[in-house]
Amino acid sequence: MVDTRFSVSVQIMMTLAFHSDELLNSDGLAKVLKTNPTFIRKLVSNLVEARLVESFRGKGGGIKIAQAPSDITLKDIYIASTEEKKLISRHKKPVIKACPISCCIENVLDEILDGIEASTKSSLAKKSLQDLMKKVSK
Amino acid sequence: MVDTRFSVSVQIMMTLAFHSDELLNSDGLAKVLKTNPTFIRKLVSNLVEARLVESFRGKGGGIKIAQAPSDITLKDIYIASTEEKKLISRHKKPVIKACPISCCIENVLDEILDGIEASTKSSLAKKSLQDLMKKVSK
DNA sequence: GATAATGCATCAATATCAGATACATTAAAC
DNA sequence: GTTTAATGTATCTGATATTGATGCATTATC
Repeated sequence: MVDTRFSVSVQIMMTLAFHSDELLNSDGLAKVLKTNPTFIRKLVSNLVEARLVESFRGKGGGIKIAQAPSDITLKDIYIASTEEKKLISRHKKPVIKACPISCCIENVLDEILDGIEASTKSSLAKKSLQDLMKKVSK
Repeated sequence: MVDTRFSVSVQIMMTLAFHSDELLNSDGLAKVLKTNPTFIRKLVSNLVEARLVESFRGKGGGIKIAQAPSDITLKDIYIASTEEKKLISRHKKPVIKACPISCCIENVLDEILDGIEASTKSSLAKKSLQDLMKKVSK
């Protein structure tokens, strides 16, 4: 299967940006996102930790965006939603000492995959949540 | 689980580059890569299709690299090994017509994810297989 | 014709992800 | 203070993806 947390988190952030003047709850978000409240709360708690959204417990509580959409980049959402998980995985196998490639592949791959992460983040940093909101028809 | 085809393919390519003067077979590759011959053959057939390696059937057959390592970029390997599968997945859910975000999220995400693919590929295009081989100790 | 290789289809084992359930914690409303 | 309604979190389950395993067709060399 495939990890959809970033994509879902983007939709959560856009929905919160659209309703920035009210508190939404995880049930309501789950309905418009066609998913379940637990999954929403898990993702939201990551976004809270990153200070992109605020959540309030108790009766009358809910979730709202914590910064101006122009101040939130897709990089922020990406970092918050993936929890350091890499885009591409390394295969972790025992080293065959007789094989020079087997001996160095771990370092080689780490460098490649770190490079991919870096270029992805710098690309995502160029787009703000506000840029996305321009595409929402009113 | 997570897709390791790119990482494994990189190791295959490096191993073939290291032994560029001989034919290796899928059993041998499976041994040094600590995986199984079927998986190797599946990945190799993708690399053959991309003309990065050549394979020869029949007795005495095997696999060898088809281009100079300096002419092969990581982008080539990436494209060959992932078969158009995206790094990040979209969640595909029914559209809620009453929600403006739900209505546009598909287009918004496609654009974001395409951007990530593009920046990843352009970053990978800058490194050649030869660059990787410099890190192999002799 | 025997042998040894890739190519490919299919099935099994395993890992991951999202959905479901339950419950603790918290805070507002009454 | 009790009730109510929200998040936070742990755990289990089901669905799905990925890799490993097996078998066999195809192919080419000896």
